[in-house]
Amino acid sequence: MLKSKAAATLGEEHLTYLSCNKAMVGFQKGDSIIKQGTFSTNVVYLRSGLAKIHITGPHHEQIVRIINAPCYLGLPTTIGDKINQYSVTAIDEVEVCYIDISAFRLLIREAELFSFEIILELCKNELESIRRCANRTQKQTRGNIADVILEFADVIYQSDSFTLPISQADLGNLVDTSRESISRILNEFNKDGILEIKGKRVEITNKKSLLLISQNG
Amino acid sequence: MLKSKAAATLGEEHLTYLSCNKAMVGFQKGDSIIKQGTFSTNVVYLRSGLAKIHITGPHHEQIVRIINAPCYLGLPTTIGDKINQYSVTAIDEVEVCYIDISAFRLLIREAELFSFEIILELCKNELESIRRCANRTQKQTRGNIADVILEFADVIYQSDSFTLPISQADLGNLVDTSRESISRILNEFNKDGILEIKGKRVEITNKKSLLLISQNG
DNA sequence: TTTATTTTGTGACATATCTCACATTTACTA
DNA sequence: TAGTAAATGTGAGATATGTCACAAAATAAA
Repeated sequence: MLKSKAAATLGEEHLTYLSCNKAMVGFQKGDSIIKQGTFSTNVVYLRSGLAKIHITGPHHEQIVRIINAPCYLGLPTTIGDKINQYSVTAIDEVEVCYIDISAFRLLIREAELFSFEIILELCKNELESIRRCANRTQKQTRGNIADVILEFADVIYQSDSFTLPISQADLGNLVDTSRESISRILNEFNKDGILEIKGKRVEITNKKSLLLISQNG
Repeated sequence: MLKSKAAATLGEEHLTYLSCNKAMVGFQKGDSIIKQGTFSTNVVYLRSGLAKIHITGPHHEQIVRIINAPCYLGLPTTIGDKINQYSVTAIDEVEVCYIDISAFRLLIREAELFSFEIILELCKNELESIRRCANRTQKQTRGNIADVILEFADVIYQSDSFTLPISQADLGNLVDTSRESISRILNEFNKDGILEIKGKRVEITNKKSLLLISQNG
């Protein structure tokens, strides 16, 4: 069983309690895991796979970030609000645990260490989202695209060659540019020998340059 | 005594413990409350006054948001990391409680309700920062400026006339534009009868328009 | 008050990027 | 395997803002 760091702190009793109050579900690419605006009655634990967090902004639906397992999802909404404040959609095959929210709260109340791990995860998320925002607004498109590529390579796939799991339109949405700019700049990187692109297959051939662009972009 | 929502849940014993492990400090405009890159040994509780959270981005120092009392500061860093991940600077006269971090952790461990309130605050912060980011990147300058003005009026000063606590340069930094654009657009709002500006004094004279600009900008 | 420093106003020009338009390729689906 | 839909490539022109350069106020310091 793929336990979360938080769940790993639980004693036997709490663990059985947890497994009695959760449901495992599988999702296909494109399936909605959490839908903004609906009531949330569960905390979601992403066991495996990739998903995108997106939120309806003033003008259009925006992808906030791509996340990969393992991690909790919808914590802020489920605990703070009653209504989901953002959507989460699978972009891969995904396995998920729905944990009943009152059960989750009980764990938070009764299990100190569990609760502390959750606090840690929330802290990390907040810092991360602040940093992301500062980066994205300061850099220009080229730098942001380099960032995303590097994130796929280093964080998500942990390999310098991988298959892009989303379309260029989505990439544009994620880094806040138009689809066309993504296309142009990706091809530019290709010509400059920084990436080698074949369809959705990407290989980083000059990581130093890519890092430079990410920093100075 | 100005208790936080979290502290309000504490029993007598824990409360005394808390007050034994904290120090009250006053700050003047411009004073640094938390400094990015330094070790953090305290959680900060902002009792009164205004402060700005800022972070060093890839190109320049960026103001992330303006915060007003009462709220906790530096929670994510203090709990998650050892090193402060952002700076906080007073932009007002400010009163602050430094709470020793190990004392704070003990409270989180021992006092369920306290810990839950902290989790709630963290959740709110994360959602807020996601929403902010999506807004800022989707709207254009006019809309973002309208947003900040509205935030000052509705959230911070709770009055439609107030004195801007920061310079136009800082405003620009906050909404990710140049100082010049702030100046131009503020004057435009003035001419259009949306704001009445005298020096740093601002009065919202046509809130409907301002709201429209905020939504459509 | 006088002087120095910070803040604000405003024009002219450069430019990164968006939009629109259409061609082309790739991926589904029946 | 054909036929349709989705995703990508690429040019040309429009545009919101940034940048630079000073002038004018406003504030702080002496």
